[in-house]
Amino acid sequence: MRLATWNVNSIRARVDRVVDWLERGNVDVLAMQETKCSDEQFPVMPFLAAGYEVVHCGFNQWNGVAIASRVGIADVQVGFEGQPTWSDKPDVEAAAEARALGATCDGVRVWSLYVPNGRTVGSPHYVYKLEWLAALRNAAEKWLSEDPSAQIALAGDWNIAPTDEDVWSVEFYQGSTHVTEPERAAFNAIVDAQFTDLVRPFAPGPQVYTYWDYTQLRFPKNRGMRIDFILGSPALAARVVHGEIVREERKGKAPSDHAPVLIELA
DNA sequence: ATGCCATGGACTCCATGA
Repeated sequence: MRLATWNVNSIRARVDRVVDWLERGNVDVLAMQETKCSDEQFPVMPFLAAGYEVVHCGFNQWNGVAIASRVGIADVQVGFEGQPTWSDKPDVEAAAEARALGATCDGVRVWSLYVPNGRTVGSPHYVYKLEWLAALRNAAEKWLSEDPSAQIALAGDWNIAPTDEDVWSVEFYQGSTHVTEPERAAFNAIVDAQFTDLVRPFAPGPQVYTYWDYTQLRFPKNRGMRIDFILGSPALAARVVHGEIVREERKGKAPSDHAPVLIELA
């Protein structure tokens, strides 16, 4: 089975590219982030025509997560236990955002995750990001304790560069989110809970990234960040025979600013 | 070569992204 994650930066703007890659890449399951649409607006037909079922969680133009699969989708879960809520506006009650969607695809528990950005260090959104990651760790730890043999994939845009090697310039990101010690600690706490980076052994650094800003020729100059990961439980990690950051998909006409990240299971 | 912000939605600009 080939399983991937991809921050698509609007599925409506990119559905043809995404479905085309699913077919060319022989991808069985894709976790998507930043679909930027409501459930009603999600373009399901191109996926169905290509043989993929899709489940989606999106409320408006912000966030949005989905899972497409051609090997079945069961036990769909919107959000995880204890997922923190958020509201920007005093007149709008805080609610869980469209940032986490779980489903079982051919025996693998797949989570499509879009970790909050954090905006600026110390801001309410940054605090929310850390709380969100802590709650995810607690939920994931519980899933694994309930079934140590579970094959669980935590796949998505983590909005964290775990080490200095994962950004094109430490100086450039000094004082920014994505690289701070608390964010890295929150990420490593999930790794410590036995969810390991399944792709890194096949895509060693330095200068290996999954995201490049649209501006300043960042992609041609390979000035990016490694922030998209598939973390896997021990039983899933044992099945991995290949991993890859599909840099080709950041090229060409109207790409997402993220590349897909892919694993192959025996 | 891979090429110099994109997206969606409210409103002729703005929030968001990282």
